[in-house]
Amino acid sequence: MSSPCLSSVLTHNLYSENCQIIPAPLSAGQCYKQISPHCWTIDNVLEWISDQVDRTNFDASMLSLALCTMDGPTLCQMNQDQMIVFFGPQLGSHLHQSLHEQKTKYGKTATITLTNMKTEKGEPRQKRPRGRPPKLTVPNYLSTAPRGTHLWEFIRDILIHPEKNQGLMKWEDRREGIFKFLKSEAVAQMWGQKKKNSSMTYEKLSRAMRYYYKREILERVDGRRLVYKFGKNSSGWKTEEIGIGI
DNA sequence: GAGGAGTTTCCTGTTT
DNA sequence: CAAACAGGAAACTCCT
Repeated sequence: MSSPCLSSVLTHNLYSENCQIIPAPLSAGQCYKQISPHCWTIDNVLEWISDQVDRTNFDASMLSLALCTMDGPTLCQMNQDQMIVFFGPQLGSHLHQSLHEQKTKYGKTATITLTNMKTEKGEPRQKRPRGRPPKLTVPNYLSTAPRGTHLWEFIRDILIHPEKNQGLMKWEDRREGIFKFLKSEAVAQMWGQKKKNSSMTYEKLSRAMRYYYKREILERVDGRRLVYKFGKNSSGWKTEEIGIGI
């Protein structure tokens, strides 16, 4: 089976707040290859994932941009298990191996883009190339989305990718958008990892969830613990929207 | 720098 | 009794 490029797949799966399809990021080449993974930007990470998807003929139709949007340092912190949770068993394992190779490459050899200069924290610092840097084409979804994915989108993306779900959450009523946390603390930890906040707990996450009631992103489900329902101001979870026939 | 959005943190009380 | 729910209040980060 041929594998569509990540950009087109992500475009297929992602919707903006008003349900319009988000344009695919423009390719900026394979800049990531000349940079240590620890120094990758979000765009570099997306380039790398896209490249690996193409290379392995992986069917990326279940990937979502929300789970791919992270910078190099965040990516480098993930272990194999976490990669599998994020990207599924097949791609997750491959990405973990590929990242390891890329890290090793920069661990052993000097590169044309890195110097031995260190920051105050002792991390390698990228040398700025001479001349005016090329204008970066920042995709709309990156420049307009405040601080990356919102919590409800993060939750939605776990739910619509069962292969990455690993029993963290489940649909109670797929058509109605009713879902349940199975491993509430584990989801909170993942959310905290995304926000670089190791002290995130379900108690704090649930407070943020309750704020969504007023904005009608979520609706109350009374009398059922750990159960929530998507509201009229949420999007991207309905079967019609994501092209799943049930 | 001001102000707003979206959380995050803490807390007290209530319900399951 | 523990865990989850509710929601006020203030702090915080990022963005315009």
